[in-house]
Amino acid sequence: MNYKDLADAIFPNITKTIADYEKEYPARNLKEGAKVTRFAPSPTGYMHLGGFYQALIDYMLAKNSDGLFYLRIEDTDTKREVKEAVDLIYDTLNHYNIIPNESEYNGEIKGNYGPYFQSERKEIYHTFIKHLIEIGRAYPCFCTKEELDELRNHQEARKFRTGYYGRYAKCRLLPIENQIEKIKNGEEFVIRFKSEGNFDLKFKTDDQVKGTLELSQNDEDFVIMKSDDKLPTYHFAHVVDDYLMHTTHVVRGEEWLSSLPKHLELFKAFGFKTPKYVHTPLLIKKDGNSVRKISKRKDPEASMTYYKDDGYPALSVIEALMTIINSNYEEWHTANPDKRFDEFEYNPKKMSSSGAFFDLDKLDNISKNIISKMTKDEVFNYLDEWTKEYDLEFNAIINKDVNYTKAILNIEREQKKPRKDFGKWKDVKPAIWYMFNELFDKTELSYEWGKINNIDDIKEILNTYFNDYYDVNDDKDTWFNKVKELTERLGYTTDMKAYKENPDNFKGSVADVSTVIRVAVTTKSMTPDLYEILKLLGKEEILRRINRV
RNA sequence: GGCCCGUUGGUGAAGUGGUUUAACACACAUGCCUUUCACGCAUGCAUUCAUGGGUUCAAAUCCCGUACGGGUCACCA
Repeated sequence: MNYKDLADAIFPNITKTIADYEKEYPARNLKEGAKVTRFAPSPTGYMHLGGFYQALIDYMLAKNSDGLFYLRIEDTDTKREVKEAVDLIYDTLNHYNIIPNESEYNGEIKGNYGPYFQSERKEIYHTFIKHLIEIGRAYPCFCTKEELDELRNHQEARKFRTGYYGRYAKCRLLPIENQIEKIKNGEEFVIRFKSEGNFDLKFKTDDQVKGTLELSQNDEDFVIMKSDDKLPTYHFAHVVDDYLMHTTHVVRGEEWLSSLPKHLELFKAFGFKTPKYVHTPLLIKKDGNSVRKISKRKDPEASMTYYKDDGYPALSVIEALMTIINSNYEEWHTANPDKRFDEFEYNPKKMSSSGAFFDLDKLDNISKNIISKMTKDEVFNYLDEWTKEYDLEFNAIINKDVNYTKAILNIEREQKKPRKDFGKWKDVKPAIWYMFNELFDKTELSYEWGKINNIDDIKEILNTYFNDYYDVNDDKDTWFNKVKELTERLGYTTDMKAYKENPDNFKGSVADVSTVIRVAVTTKSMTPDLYEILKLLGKEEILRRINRV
């Protein structure tokens, strides 16, 4: 009885060899230096900001080098799997236009290196495991959960390092005959890797972000195949898939750093070349006095749906992430305003190696700049799209008279220094609702009067202004001159300097008079340009609103 | 607890031995501009790079210790 017999007893139906798969998935035909990356989420029903951030890095690495990036669904944990999770992953990538070159969705396969679902690659993994057993580098383990718990307790009590290694790895000592017999008897087992490492020995390895690392060798006989569904663990699937799919750069969170020695030993046992690793810092968040990993339970902004729900343009989120990914992105962007974000050359070495805060203030600022540069048509289209999904009532209103809506959106837009008042589509309605009669009439109005808040003064200003001065056809200068005339006639001042120096000497200023008109028409003391608003509203509607006051 | 990683302002950070009296951006504050708000402009905001020691003519930058924070120690990824 030898390892070969053991391998056949465990995998009687596996007849393919590693060489067969190597033939099936030959080296990719890409130009020198092209990077192959992958986004490999596990479908647990949630698209985390941290996951998307890694996908972005994958995308950038591939794009920068004329390589490619693919999507691989790591669904080896059947217990945690959520059905709609894959849809969510696709929807998110589509929304941000981060489209994998290879993927598999609804049975449709794009690319020649699939399947792209790990659950569909079982036979491949078994072939590779069989090989490991044949060369004596893997073995079945029959330890029960209870035995393992006991082992851990024993180790903890003695303050030993926990784990299945060295003299604690008792199943590796089992004679092959016994192993085969137990398997024939149908006993439950997992397959463990047989480590040859020594924990007391250190080795050096390079990480693209962290630089040179000094780590202890792995000496754990970790599980590579689970007992119930015979699916591989992450450690094993990672090595096999990234080998066969010819991944050149593995981008993943730094929580993986501690299992790197396992992966490296596995690559070595197979004699495969290891990919380069890009271990990215965690996205963290300040919580009171402490700092912690951004969490999907506590932080709504950890979910990618948060940004879509609030209506942040996709590019805003991407650029905010880019500033974290490489902080020189912003500088580059101001120097190259016309270039697409993916023309930027991402450099893992320039990435901060400590955890990064994703700053929502920064996102807002970036987003306001992006929206301010859009044309009225672009703004309208985005708003139309967003309201269609999140505010149907408002969607109907803005579509009633598209040109009118666009005119509103165009106030102080399409000029050298446009307004920057929307960071997200959700901000639009609260900012311009009063421009729509439907909304104005059904809203309970509260007028934000300023310095002039006496009803008689207000009436005097409004009546005089609209009876004697206002004309829709006036141009802006004429319009404002009339406001000034009105101001002087009623005993207020147009001398803003003098007024500011000593406001108590005056009844009010042209600013206060303007405020009365502004508030009477919109109820708000802060609005965009009043001249434009009046013009858009039209005389009839203005008078109707004045009468309501 | 073991092992690993990290620590520059409110935030993202630049910086890898000497034009650093620490860049740039966000946030914040003040002022200017201005019919409001926003925009724009100007100014301010770390005398100091967690901390102690060492190397050096010279350290945020190199070395050692300490503290603090994080990650990881599953048949989860």
